[in-house]
Amino acid sequence: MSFELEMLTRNLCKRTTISPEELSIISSKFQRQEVAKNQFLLKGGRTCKAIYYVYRGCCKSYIFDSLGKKRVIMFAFADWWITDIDSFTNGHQSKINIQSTVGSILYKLTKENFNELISGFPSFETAFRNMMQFSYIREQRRSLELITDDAPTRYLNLTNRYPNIEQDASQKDIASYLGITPEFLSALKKKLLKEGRS
Amino acid sequence: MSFELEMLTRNLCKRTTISPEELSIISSKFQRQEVAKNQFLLKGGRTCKAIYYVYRGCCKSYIFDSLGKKRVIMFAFADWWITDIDSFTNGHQSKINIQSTVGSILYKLTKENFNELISGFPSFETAFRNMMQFSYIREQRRSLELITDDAPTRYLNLTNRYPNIEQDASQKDIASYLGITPEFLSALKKKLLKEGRS
DNA sequence: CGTCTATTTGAATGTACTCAAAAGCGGTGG
DNA sequence: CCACCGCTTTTGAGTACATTCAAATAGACG
Repeated sequence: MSFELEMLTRNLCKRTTISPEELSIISSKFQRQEVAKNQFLLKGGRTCKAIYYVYRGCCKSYIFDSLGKKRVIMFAFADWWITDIDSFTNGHQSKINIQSTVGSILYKLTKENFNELISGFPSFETAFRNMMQFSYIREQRRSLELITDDAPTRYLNLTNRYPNIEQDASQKDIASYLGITPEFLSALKKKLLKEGRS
Repeated sequence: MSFELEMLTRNLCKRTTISPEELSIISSKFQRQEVAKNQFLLKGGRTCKAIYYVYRGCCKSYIFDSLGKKRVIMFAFADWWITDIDSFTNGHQSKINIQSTVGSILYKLTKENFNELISGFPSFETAFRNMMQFSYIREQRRSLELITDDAPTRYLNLTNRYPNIEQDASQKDIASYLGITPEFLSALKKKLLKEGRS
């Protein structure tokens, strides 16, 4: 098994145990994909038909609000997963766009293959449930920060948690994710620098 | 099976199929519990040892921020589930408090019983995974609203989505959940009333 | 090199917060 | 049954954080 697939399977095994035999079948269902910066994995209006594992690089998902402004829902860094879970699960047409923010190496699991794995391997369901749980916990923390912390604090939390984010994502997208304007993030960074808290 | 338990099992079956035999074993693992207003289901500092199904009433989970202010993480209305999923899953001590906001009827699933069900019934794992997925989607929507919408919009979204929330929760807690001060929510409601948009 | 987009800068504005105080409301004990 | 206590909600003035808009500068990409 390639080193890349080994990273993927190690990710699956993080919070559960899966036998080597199962892992080799499971990992055979993924398709490797190299994508250029800004390439779309999902466009709003379509139905989301795959889950992506980010081996290298970074992707973002976002939506356009009622005023047509881009709102970043999440970033997926290396060793993360990304999809529109709502559209993927329920077959709705998606409102979400997913796009690489830099050149990236992805592993794609189509809905058909996903369904096979879910019904064939209870251990895969467990792994997937754990992903959902962690995503939920992460998102809960994000909401909590949004209602609790001011913008500088949220920015510092984010950059501490994901030190490479400024390489992987534009300031505009980071501002969107933080829920502030790019202008204000710019001013805020300048102020933090002057105070030596960057 | 009691009518109350039937609501519970119907909830489990919402997004998957479970046989009647399995359902009767699964539901036998829950303990019925009547709780008074403001009773604690979990106190910060303890480890969360159960998941609760709210048959009737309402519960809230919250945390105290670095300034000692109460921050409401979620409400669980009738036919919802509530726990500290992080503490419950990983055995950490919890930072979260869970409390009924009104007199409520709950069904409690202890960690031991949960583990039995998860390992014994793949269909229960599927149901639980679906709960996690929906919680994740709900929380993602909350984050998105927090970065996209202003306070009046968030308030109207919330009250439209959960029309009974004002019976079940204090204005103070609703304000906390929305990420605004109670004073501002009060002013905001007055303004909406005058404009006839309540 | 030129074009397009991202980032920076600054002034004016608005949304939401803090603080303080008054009014309302529910529960409890005399 | 009512009076009191504690907590929630309301009100208002002053303030702070973050936005909008406009324009200049910098960077990326063909």
